[in-house]
Amino acid sequence: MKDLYLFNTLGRKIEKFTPISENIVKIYCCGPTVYNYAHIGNLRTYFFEDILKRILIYNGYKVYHVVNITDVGHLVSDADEGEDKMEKGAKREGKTVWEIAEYYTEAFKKDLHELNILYPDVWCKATDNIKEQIELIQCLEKKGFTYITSDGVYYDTSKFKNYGKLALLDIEGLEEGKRITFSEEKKNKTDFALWKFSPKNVKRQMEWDSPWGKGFPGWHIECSAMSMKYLGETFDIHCGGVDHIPIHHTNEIAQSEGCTGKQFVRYWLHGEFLIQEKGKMAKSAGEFLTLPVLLEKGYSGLDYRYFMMMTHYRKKLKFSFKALDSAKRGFNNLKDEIIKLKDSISYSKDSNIVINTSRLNFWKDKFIENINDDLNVTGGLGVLWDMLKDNSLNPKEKLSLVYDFDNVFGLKLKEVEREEIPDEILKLVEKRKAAKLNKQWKEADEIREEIRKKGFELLDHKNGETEIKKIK
RNA sequence: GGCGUCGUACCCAAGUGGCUAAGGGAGCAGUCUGCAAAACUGUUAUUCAUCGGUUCGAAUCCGAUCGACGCCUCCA
Repeated sequence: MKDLYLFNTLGRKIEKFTPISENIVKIYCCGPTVYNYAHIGNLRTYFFEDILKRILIYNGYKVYHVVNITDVGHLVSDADEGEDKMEKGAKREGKTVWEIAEYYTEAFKKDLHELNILYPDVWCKATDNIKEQIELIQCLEKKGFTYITSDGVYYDTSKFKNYGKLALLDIEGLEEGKRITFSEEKKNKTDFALWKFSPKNVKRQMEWDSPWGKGFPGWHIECSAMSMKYLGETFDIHCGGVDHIPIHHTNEIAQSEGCTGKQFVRYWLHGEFLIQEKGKMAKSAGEFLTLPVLLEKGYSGLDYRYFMMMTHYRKKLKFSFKALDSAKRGFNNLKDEIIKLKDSISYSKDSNIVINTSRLNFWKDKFIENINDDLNVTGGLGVLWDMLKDNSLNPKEKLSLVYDFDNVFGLKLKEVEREEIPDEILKLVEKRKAAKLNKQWKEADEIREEIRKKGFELLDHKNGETEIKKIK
């Protein structure tokens, strides 16, 4: 087994990866809040996690992967009178919060499917694990980390040693309430709610009984409770978007380690944002691009996947249609290349082309060297293209490497096939052939144009044969 | 105000102390062709935001400047 190196946010350096148990890697990834569609920026994070998972598998590990579904609405702010994203979404669409959660969960799973992202072993919903969350809060209460205010149970962050070590927080420098006013009852500016009381006189659609009164769990407790429930008190990898570093993950550490007294997570990995001209793509800003919109515009999920492979997960990626088009072009060229390889193997009279293992290993080593260096798929993609241009390899060898690398890329390269040409088009091709033989160039060109309008392109080759390709 | 990140060709980008600065897209030239497209061949950064410093040697390390961005509110 080759060494795998990952950038650990905890400590901010690249470290050699070693799992707790020899062959199984336990991963928890923060999932979506299902009050709306995921936008293409959200999806970039799940793509990065998919690449991580595929690289672990490529390296011979078994992966046990848990993703949560946040179906409890989190308040817009502490001071807010109780409207939350889920309830807001429900109101907007005239449905119950439960229906909203169900609908957007399915939409999310569909997006992942389009992107060929492997599903986790466990999907866990916050609302299915209220009991575990309450128990965790009780544990923290017993150990003296909590206090109660008029609106909820809070975590006293001054009681937790090294609070903020993940984010390198300079607590003194934080400007509390820079953009929003906070509860005055909080003891420290970094304190956060573990349990929120239902507002008086307001009937929430989602609320539960607890030892502290009717209400709902705080913003961060679900991830601590569920990750430990499914993966144990200490597990290997926890991932999410970079925005989670300073608050969400910082608080998860405080909650979990406060209760167990043990290290919560060994490797923290964070994916950078997809940005657009003006900055990050944000759901709260209203306008955002979703995968279904890209599909409508004629891009496939895999086109977008290839686009995301153009850069490293820890770098911001600027989205533009121009960039997406060039990725799509590149991806199409790659698929054409594969079709040519398949053709040349099936047309070859020599049915026993030998695969030379040492040549294969040369390229496999190059590939793994890239991807094992903190998930450098972009470099891996470069290796793929270089390999395809290596004339010392025969088509069988190339194709076997393509399939091998695709275990990491996830571009479904094995399924790439030449499109079926409809009879209607074949007839036109015959007609044009006849015209060409009679040197009726004008007519031949007209037929070619007609075929083009029907979505197919004709390419006349030197040997007199005509290739028909679907226009992508 | 504090903290953090980034700046490599026309675009997307790999490379983070030492062979000719990967790869993809796009462009250009040639071969081929009834024409076109495709294909093939060649080609497009003496230079890595700028200016200094460290070093035998820097895109890579250090400092300053300029520019872009993220976080300090829930957020991928």
